Amino acid sequence: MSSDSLDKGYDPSGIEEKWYKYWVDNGFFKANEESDQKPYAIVIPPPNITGVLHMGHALNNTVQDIMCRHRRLCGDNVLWMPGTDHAGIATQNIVEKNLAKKGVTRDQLKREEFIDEVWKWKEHSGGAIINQLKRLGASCDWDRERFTMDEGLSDAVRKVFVRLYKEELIYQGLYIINWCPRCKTALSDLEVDHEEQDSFLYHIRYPFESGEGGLVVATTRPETMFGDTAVALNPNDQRYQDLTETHVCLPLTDRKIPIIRDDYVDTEFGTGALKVTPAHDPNDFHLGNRHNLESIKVIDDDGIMTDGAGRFNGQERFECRKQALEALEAEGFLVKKEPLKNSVGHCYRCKTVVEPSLSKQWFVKVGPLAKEAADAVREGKTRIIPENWSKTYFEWMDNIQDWCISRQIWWGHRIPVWTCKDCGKIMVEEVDPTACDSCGSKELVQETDVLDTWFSSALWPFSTMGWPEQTQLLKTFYPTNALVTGFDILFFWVARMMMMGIHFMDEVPFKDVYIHALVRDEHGKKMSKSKGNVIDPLKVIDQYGADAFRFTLAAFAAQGRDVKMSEDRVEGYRNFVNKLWNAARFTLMHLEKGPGEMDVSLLSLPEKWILSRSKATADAVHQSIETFKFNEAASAAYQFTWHEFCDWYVEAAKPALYGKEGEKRCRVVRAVISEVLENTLVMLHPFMPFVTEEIWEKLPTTSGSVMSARFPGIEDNELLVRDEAVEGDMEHVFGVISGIRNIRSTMNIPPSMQLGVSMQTMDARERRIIEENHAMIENLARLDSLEVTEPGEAPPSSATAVVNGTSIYVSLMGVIDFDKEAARLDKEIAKVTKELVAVSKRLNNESFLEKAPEDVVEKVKGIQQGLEEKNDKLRENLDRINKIAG
RNA sequence: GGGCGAAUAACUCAGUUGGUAGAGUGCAACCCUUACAAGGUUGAAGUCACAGGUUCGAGCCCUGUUUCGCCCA
Repeated sequence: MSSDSLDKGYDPSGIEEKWYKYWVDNGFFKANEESDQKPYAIVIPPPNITGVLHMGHALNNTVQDIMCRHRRLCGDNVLWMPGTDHAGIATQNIVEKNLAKKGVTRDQLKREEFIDEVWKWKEHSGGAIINQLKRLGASCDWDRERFTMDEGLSDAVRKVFVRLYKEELIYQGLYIINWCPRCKTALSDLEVDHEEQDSFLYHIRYPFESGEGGLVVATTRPETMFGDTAVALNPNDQRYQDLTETHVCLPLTDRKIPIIRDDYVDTEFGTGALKVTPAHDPNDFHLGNRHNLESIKVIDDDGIMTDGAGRFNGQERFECRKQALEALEAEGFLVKKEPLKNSVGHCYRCKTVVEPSLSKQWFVKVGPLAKEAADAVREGKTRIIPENWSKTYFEWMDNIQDWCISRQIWWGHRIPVWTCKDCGKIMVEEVDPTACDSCGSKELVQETDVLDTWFSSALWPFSTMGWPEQTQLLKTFYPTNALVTGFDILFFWVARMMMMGIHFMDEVPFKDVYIHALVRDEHGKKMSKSKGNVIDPLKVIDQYGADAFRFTLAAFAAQGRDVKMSEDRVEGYRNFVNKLWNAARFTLMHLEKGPGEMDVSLLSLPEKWILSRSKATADAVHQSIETFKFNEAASAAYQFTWHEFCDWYVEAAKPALYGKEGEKRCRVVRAVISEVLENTLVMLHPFMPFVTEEIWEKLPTTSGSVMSARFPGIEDNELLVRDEAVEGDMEHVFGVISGIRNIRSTMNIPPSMQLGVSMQTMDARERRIIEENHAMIENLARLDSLEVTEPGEAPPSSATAVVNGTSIYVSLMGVIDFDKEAARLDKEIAKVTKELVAVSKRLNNESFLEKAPEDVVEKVKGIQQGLEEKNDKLRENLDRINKIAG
């Protein structure tokens, strides 16, 4: 496709796939562990193999891709390690559901057969998200893609388990844990979502042994009463000070339970009498331990009442609640029922109400690990960005509970613990043992539980790089440079990676943790299927292109603030992509006349200016990406591209490009415009990889991929130098042109009408600038004549603007509307007067003159002088107009 | 109950050691000027949530209040 047939509008379809394939095929995403180049590594937060790309993933991976692509452009050896996690419970749920459609339960299959089914599912439909990440443009090193159930990662899991066990940091114990009766597994505390919900607080009378009176307990969960083994009172509670009874009868049963006293009881809540159910409530469990109470499990693993519930045996737990309440009411034990909002735990995978339950499980003793992990952040070995999150991190680390790691499911890393059937010896081994190392028996039984998925993801930064082998990859890339994630998995994942990384690698897993916000809908509401406000990233990409979508995410990703996404916003940035495309189209059109030729002596102000701005912008973009300020980087690039390069420079360059300034100037300007366009493409590439590559290829001045280019400004380039004097001069030219345009617009002068303008200034610099750039001013303000003089008589029948020290007179012989011009000047004067009042107020304040720093005072004085001059000139002109009109 | 964050133009948001408020979208007017109407030019629009305080000076720092959101218990 030749450049003159470049389409008028940018259409991303087809182009994105083409370049993605090109990059992959040519190894542009590959890291090199043997290289001496500066390494830069990021490990991806592994999405679930069950997952599909949502807005959160899109933001997360766009940010990582921006960082990685930027670093490659800086010449670093970048490793972006991709992969997925096996998502034990979620995956098992899906496969079970699929089996259920065929009328098969997992228990009808053998464990091995079931796991085969899961692998089959994984091969067939798992990991769809990986291809979706590719649509987004993610430049991961796909050849290194890992999965938490891979052989290598499984070895790492085993080694870690065995070592922690031998260090007594893993133990098995009978504790109260969170049980999901639907998934039929234990959950860690973190895997329980607490939701506020409307419930009732039931007041139930437990009669005294003697038969007279009784204690009224208050509970939201009457069905657990069958597991009560005491009623607790606060020893300081005046209401029960004189109570001599020692036992109460448990209604609906024939059991008697003791009355105990413990400070834990909250005298404010309910009646101050607390029913104690050690087997079904975490607080009661600890209370029970202190008082040596019996624990009676009355709800089984399916959420069904056990025979401990007497006649309610076999009922589902919530049905039992209903039935028990009816019975209590019928028998006169239910004293009252009041509405109450309370927080109820739900399984984070299936939303079933979690049952706290006494159970034998495996735990990690996290205290010592957490301390090191917290210290690493305190000592600055790892930075959390934005810094505020470190407080949340410390809060959790300092109050951490042991981590329940065993799950009663089949899909996952099976716990490497064997018990000898003959002698009861327990073996914890990296390699499956064949015989008991104590009695030699071959009758060994392996623990049936698997490990929490997060146990394996905790090892991700080093297990993916080949640990426990001492690989070259680890040597080159560990610790990684940055981890990019949402705050929702700060505890689940980041904290645990910190613990494991420090413990097993003796080094933090990453130097920076960048926490980004959530993506919400345009009104700031969390996206959810039930609300119907979910925007599918893939549909957005289909409609607007990945580049526009990525740029939108980046532009709104301000630190510490949620990203509010709406298609309108993406459309706005789609227009930006198109703008860039057309700037390139324009440039290409001119490059067809032949390549540019640089000659520094022939550069005029706009060329020097755009080169200076190009350098300033590149620096700003670079700096902002390095400091995780993606919105600032995006807006600096946007502002420059659209409003400096396209709006001003391209327009200013047209006469030269169309040959009106001679062949030499034409060549020089071609050289400048292609240089600036190239720089712009490179600095935009991290945000918009596809369109920048497409344009890069079309440019006759470039070769290879934009991915092999160097970020502008990081290598010496005599053309790319910031020159603030040049920028100041150009500002004056802009002011003059805008002043004339304003007059044209407010006086309703058609654009086709050429104007005559004279300018007067005493300022030699301003005069020089105008004279040197008169052609540009004439062109951009559409003038047929422009003269610059010393201040003198104002031309008659003209409208006036004042810019810095320059008075501009737009000659409007015969067309001037004096009323309109007077109104226009009035407005200008009002504006200036308002500013002048504010400035003068400050300068008339003696304390200000005395106490403010000198440079500030000088600056304000300068402003005042400028405003006064402007004011005077405007008034003079207003008088003149009034005189002529009057 | 503990913690974190937000409140700035009609909307969505920026705002770097305090020096007197900006952008995008939207809105209004004009314009098919040979890169782009997915465009150009010009313009209107703000008691920076409220109340105190520190300071010559506060959107920014301090204290309190209100409203909203999130996390933990």
